[in-house]
Amino acid sequence: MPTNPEHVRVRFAPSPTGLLHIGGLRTALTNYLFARHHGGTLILRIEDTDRARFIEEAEADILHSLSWAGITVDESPQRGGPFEPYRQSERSESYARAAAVLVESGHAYLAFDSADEIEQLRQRHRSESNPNPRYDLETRLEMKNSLSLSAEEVSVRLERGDAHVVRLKVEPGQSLAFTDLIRGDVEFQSDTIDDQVLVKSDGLPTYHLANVVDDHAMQITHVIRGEEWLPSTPKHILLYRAFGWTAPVMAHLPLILSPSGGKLSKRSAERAGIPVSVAEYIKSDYEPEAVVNFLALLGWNPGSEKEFFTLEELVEAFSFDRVGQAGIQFDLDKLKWFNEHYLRGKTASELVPRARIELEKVGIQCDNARLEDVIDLMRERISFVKELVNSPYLFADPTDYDARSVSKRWKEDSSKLVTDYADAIAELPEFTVEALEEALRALADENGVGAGRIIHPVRLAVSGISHGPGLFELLHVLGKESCVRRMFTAAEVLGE
RNA sequence: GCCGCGUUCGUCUAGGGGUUCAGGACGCCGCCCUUUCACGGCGGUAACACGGGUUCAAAUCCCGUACGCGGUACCA
Repeated sequence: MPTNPEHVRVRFAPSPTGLLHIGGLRTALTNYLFARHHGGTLILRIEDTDRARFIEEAEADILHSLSWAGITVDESPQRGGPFEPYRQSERSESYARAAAVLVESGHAYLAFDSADEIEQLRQRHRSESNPNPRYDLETRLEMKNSLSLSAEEVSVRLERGDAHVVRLKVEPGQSLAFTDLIRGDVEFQSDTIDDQVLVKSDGLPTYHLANVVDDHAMQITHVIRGEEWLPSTPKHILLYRAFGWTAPVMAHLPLILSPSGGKLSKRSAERAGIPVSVAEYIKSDYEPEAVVNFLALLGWNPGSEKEFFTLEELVEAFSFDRVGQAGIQFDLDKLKWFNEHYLRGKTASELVPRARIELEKVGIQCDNARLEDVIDLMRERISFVKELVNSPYLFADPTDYDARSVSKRWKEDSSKLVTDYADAIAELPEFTVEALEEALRALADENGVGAGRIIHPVRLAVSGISHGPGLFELLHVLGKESCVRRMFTAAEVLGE
């Protein structure tokens, strides 16, 4: 068992309540980079203590998302490890034991209040100046708990099997300070925090208890998580103190904001066209390298002007010194730019399987060799692999001709020039890019017109539109028969 | 409301008291390349929230205000 305090041990601890959020992947990535940078250990712990929100498929989605991004973990429910099990639902006894210790030592107490009674407490104290009354040292004596009830009453209730929770007994006047790796010194006063529920009435622990118990048991040295956890850190500090344990070093990452400001919620993200779950990025055909690179640069900068990083390079360069503290707006354009970059860096054969999936979705047939040619033709013109299907002319004869392009490019002599060119290339001994161009320029000379006078109508004839890859490369990929056929068809359809 | 955390171009950021009338990237605009559209190259646009201090000197340090964000659950 690793007991060397110098050995970095961090954990990514998602809750299986749905598809892994892009912000969750960022947290996982940061943990990964920090662990690998220090030659440490990354643990995946599934925090499934919320039965109401539990989703069966979520764990598989988390695993799939991490592996898609190239994030490997060392200890997990699947890989096992020295601190098994790695699912909190399987560690219930240790939380129950821990809670008993706290009650025993007076750091926690039992509370029998129903949801209704708590709601009444809130209503009782709610006012303009106190919109969210707490269950805390001010109010706990008004409630039914082992602090307000007699010992007899408590044991009667317990024997009767009354539902109850365990609450943290927060003592007044304590300073709860810690040094955050990203924010520096942070201090809270115990008077401002409530008697947090540690064990729910279903017997399962809340995040706060489970998290502290497990981080200690698993010898976690650094807790790296989102800033939304910053306000609950003092509660955790209180728990570490109550147990007599040393708290891990904390690092609270700035939150990812939606472009309109505010948390990147499902709604705000969708409005901005931003995928929220990693599954959507996978489905939308993002390059994982692009997402990783982009995510790493959210709130962190390498201190140089380098912007493209492989995972290995990120591991090498990562440091908390260069993590910012302010929330970061999600910039979809920048992500797209990264995606284009990584797309261009991939070979056609690498991209073929993914392209094929997209083609199949819309029922396009195409053999591999041809598909590779198409990818080479289009790679610099698309942002995502799936955009290949937006150019159907690459796979089939155009069914119509863009009206604006026709009026701009199809002149009175186009029909003749295009068919003449079709005749010329039909005769070509070698259907090469060079020969194709030579033939066209020769034809232009013969007719005393500029090459563009033929090039544009030909493009329109074979593709139905007026923009796209270099014409001769396009013709070459399309093949002789197809080109000739398309040109004659266009001449017939568009006429004079 | 209370508690906490923030605040440099539209966005991500560099910058840690003088060498910065603030550098890079995305976006946007223009030019070049060019048969189109892209790619690429070049150039341009645009920021230290505000007010007080401290100091010879502040984007940089301190305080306050404003604004933003997070938390304020038997959710994580």
